[in-house]
Amino acid sequence: MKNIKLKMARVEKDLTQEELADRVGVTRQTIGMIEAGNYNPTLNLCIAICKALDRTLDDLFWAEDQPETDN
Amino acid sequence: MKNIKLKMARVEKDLTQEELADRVGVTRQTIGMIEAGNYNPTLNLCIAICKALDRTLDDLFWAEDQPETDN
DNA sequence: ACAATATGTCAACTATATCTTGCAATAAGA
DNA sequence: TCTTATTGCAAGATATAGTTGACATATTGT
Repeated sequence: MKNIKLKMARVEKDLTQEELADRVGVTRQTIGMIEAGNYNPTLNLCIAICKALDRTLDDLFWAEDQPETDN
Repeated sequence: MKNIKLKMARVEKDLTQEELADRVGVTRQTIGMIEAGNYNPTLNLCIAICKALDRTLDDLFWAEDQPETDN
């Protein structure tokens, strides 16, 4: 499940994946995979992304139709 | 920083750490460390915990005074 | 005092998030 | 066409999330 909300929040801030990655302290690949959806980031990284994009966890990482309850 | 909101949501549901851990698919140690605050869980685990406790990410894992922007 | 339940903690292990490097593909501009 | 910027993807390495098992410490009930 691609994280389209994250991508939209990023482009709305006019940031590239690499710029966001720099601000958040990870590599652009990590951001890319989170947006692509085949990834399970840590909470601290999610929070850092939210703060970089002026959003909250629910804004970017919460979906009403959550996929599975796997850890 | 201890996650007191998580602990309160759990006891409000009358669940022990072990019961919550079972429902979420992790060990009780993992739940314990998240509540103790010296841990950085994955997003999927946070979501599973939220669903088990009928809360959202912002409810349990978002704080206005976020500690550090480390990943 | 005793037993059972719930939690904290520690060490060693396994699984996986994240990094590093590199290459390919696409789109936009000169 | 050529270049540059942006993104996708993949293999191997490292850091850390999560497991397992065990023991200690409350706490509560009998």
